Amino acid sequence: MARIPAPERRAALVAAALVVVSRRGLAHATTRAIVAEAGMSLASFHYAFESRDELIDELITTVVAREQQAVAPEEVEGLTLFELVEAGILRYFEHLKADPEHEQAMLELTQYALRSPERHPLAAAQYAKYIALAAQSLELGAELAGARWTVPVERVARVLVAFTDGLTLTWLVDRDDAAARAVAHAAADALTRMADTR
Amino acid sequence: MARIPAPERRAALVAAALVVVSRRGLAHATTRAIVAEAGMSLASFHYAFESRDELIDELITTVVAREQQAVAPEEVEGLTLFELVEAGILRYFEHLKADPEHEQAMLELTQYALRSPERHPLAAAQYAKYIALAAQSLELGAELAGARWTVPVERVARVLVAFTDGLTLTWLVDRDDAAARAVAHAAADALTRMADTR
DNA sequence: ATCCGACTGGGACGTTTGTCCCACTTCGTC
DNA sequence: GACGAAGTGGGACAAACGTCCCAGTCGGAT
Repeated sequence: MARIPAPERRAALVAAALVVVSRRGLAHATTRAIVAEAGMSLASFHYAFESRDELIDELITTVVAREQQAVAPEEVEGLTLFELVEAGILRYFEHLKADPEHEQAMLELTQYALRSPERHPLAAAQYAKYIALAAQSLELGAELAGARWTVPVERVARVLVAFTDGLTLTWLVDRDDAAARAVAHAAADALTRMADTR
Repeated sequence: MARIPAPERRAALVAAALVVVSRRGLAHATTRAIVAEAGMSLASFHYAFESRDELIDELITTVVAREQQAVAPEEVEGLTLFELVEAGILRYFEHLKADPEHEQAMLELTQYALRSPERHPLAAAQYAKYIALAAQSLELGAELAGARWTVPVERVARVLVAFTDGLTLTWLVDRDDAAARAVAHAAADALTRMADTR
């Protein structure tokens, strides 16, 4: 087997773990399953990581750090704030449809983190990141539309995150695209009313 | 040990399983943990149930069947539709705050059901129930406020379920009551706009 | 060329898991 | 009171789990 320095191996294992968690769920993400996905031996696992828990913790932080601007509005002028916000949410929805298992994995990781006090901060950080990204998009949107949020943006962002979470969860269950679009529409509607549309 | 007929034992085991899942999570709900909670021996478990999976499946269906009208509006006249809807969501929120672990358990059970094709219908049924309950409340609310939904109620109900789901998830992570109330407010706002307020 | 630390493979360990077995006890029926 | 079905207890099983050990190998500095 090729010799790979420990730090790279950590990254490879984290990547493999994400694949396994996405495909089969956190419960099936055993050390052996992860190692098989990464194509290495068990010894390499425990050479790179103290324990499985350490790997999962790093998986969470890594994946959160890598989180993209999925809801960002397009940089197009001439649209209303409502149109921009709705388009942003719908873009997130397309992202969800493209890789549902990834979002499901995120959900499972959050739940996992919520289950032990020492890991709760990981979940909190995950959501803080979501909120920060949402706030960024919302500010950009307001700027593009020439509007102004009448409520602190962070507050608006929290609501947006809650709405997209709800959209994710319900769509994962019923896979009803039309219903999801209705949620997106209603959410954009509610959010826009927190702004002063000039 | 007292002799209990198998059907009663099934019920007792389901109840014990719910306690264990709520308190420690689905992953820790082993046959032994459940049996200890119920105060019986392992043999009794497999006398009442074929397998652990059968128990979990029954737990899901039982708990869904038992699901209460948590979002129902109070039967008070003279309130606007918005006030009724917001009050209903806030009442759900109080319910969530009173027993967060129960809602967390529900979430975990949904995720579990989503992970295997043959169990997916259980999750779908769970959400169908949520939607039916929500629709009922929304119709009652419209009646009390003398309003009329301009969109099919079931569609409105789906949006409501998505919003409460999002509220649940985000509150479980950050325990931010003010943010949750803001979500409730925005959600009620969005929903009310799907009605004709007379 | 040697050597030392970094890395690897395979096998093993002790636990915990779900499930099962079997001898036993209780209860309702005759 | 005998009897069979229903229910119980404790111990056992194999499989899967996380973790560890150790003999070995590679590669870069000396």
